[in-house]
Amino acid sequence: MVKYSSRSLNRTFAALADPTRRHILAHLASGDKCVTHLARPHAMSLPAVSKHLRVLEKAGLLQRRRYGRVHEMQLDAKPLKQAAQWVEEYRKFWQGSLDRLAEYLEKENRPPEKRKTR
Amino acid sequence: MVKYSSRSLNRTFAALADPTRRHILAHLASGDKCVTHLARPHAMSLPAVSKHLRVLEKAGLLQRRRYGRVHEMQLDAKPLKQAAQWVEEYRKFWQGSLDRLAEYLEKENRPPEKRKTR
DNA sequence: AGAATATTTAACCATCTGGTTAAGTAATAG
DNA sequence: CTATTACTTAACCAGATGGTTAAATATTCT
Repeated sequence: MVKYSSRSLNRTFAALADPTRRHILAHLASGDKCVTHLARPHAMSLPAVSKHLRVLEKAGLLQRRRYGRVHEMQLDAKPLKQAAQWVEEYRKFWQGSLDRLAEYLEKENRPPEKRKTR
Repeated sequence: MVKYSSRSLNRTFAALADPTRRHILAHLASGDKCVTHLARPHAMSLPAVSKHLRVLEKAGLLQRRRYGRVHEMQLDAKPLKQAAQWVEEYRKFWQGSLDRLAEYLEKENRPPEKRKTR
């Protein structure tokens, strides 16, 4: 069993619970972006986006670097890894049927011969 | 790219953002439980737990069956699977960029062994 | 210096959240 | 029938959340 920081999981999951923030993260996955750029596709004011960014930042999901007046945001998925581990750890139990558990385990311990790209 | 139901992800992540609810889910992983049983380890009133259960139920993370006056809760991991996929999809971007970074660093000053776990 | 740009902070508002206590409903036990 | 048990609903409260507009700050452009 892995040990998780409750505080960190709270913040991470809460950050992911908002569609605007998930969209921002998705956007950031294709490269670093500044605030104005991130705000453009969203039908809301800049301060609203600014707040979302602060939430993501506090959750550790992105890092901010200032170049003059421009704030450049960079994705940091470390907290995501923690969250993914938490979900997977319990999902294995919950997946219900033994068949699906077996399928999961098979994916995990696949012999090295036919390596999938990814 | 996988398509996700935004509504469902909102509810799932929001449900997971509370430590009491995560604890309840973890508890339920070891078998179905009734409300009173689930409430016992938590320092809060029964109605409070009842509310948490409703949140989990609305998120589809558990199903309720009534046997007389007892409500028995059972885990349902379907929404978790969706959530896990979402997280993994984006986490891989990060992992990818980390690997690219590692590759770059390797050219610079070749580290002897595996990457540090951070 | 003055204007424009990038972004944050402040103040405000409505709604949601997580808890409480008190009362209500339904099933079981005596 | 009455009491107890299991659980929910209702009413309430404090604090968080997600949005707004207006003002402030800092940087760059002319």
